[in-house]
Amino acid sequence: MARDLRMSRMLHVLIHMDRHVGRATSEQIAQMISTNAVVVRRMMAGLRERGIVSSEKGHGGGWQLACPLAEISLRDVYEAVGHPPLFNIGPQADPSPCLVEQAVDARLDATLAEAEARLLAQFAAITVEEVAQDFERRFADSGHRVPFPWHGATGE
Amino acid sequence: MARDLRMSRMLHVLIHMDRHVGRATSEQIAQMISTNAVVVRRMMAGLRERGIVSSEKGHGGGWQLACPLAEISLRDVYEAVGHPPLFNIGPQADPSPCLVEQAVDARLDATLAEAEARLLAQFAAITVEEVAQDFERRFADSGHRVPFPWHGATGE
DNA sequence: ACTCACGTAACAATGAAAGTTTCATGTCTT
DNA sequence: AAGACATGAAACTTTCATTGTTACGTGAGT
Repeated sequence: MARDLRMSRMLHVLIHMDRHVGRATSEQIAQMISTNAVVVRRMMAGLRERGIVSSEKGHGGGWQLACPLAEISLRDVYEAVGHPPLFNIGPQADPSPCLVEQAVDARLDATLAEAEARLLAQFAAITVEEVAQDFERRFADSGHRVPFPWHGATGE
Repeated sequence: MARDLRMSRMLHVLIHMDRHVGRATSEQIAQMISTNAVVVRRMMAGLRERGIVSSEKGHGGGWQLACPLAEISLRDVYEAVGHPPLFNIGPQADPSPCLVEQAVDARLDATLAEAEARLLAQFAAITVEEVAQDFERRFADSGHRVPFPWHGATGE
């Protein structure tokens, strides 16, 4: 696939759960983000381990937020979905005996590591609540049109 | 595959060409970086368009540096290999009608765009010559062992 | 002519994320 | 206790981008 969508999708889900649905089953969440319930469970498992959401089995079960959005940073979400590799470029993983390649890899790794640290710091400084407020601004500016028309579902 | 290796591999090649081989055929370069001659031509084509290297056909032909390493930045190389996507994470490409998703995507895109700009600025500030000097430091520190043992070739 | 080397198109292999199927386990309702 | 509902988890398939490979055309030198 193109790139790792988990972080983006999870943010989407967390805001919906806080602002609109409260509790939701994997199946319902899957429809929000146009995917499969099993994919949802895979992603949510990491969030549960970190206490961001909780799950309950059986009749009436499903997923629920376990803490306020203001206490969740984008970095928390990034880590929770398994901290996938940030970059699409870079040297190969295994080290080489060639000193030229070693020098190139070291420079590139150092530069990317610095960029990664800065980006993660940015993520740590943004809460999911802030993004939820971004959404509410968009909602207000749109004249309160239907805010989350997932799959053309008009009523439901 | 794991990630895009072109930038790393091209840096490797450029330094070898400047410091060790001068002119080289696609086949020879392919051996340096353990790949195929066609892959090399694909990568080098972008560099030629930007005047970083030149190629000559026929007997005695091959590739040659067209300017000093001090005048080539890592960003030049990045652009020359086709500016592949920097990040492995992010929202999906196509826009969504869901205002929540729009807000999430906008935040994420903005944050990544800022990180990308900073990283590219870093790349622009590093010349290939600097990396070549990194190599020479490593070479000196190693007590002048065989610096580029590609494929266990002892002599040749 | 013949060989060497790049230029290019077309196709196969590889690897990671996402999608899917299947079954087990736990929970609520009746 | 039986049945429906929902998560948990393993195994497999699909998809997509990069890389690897084959094949053929073109230009340059001997």
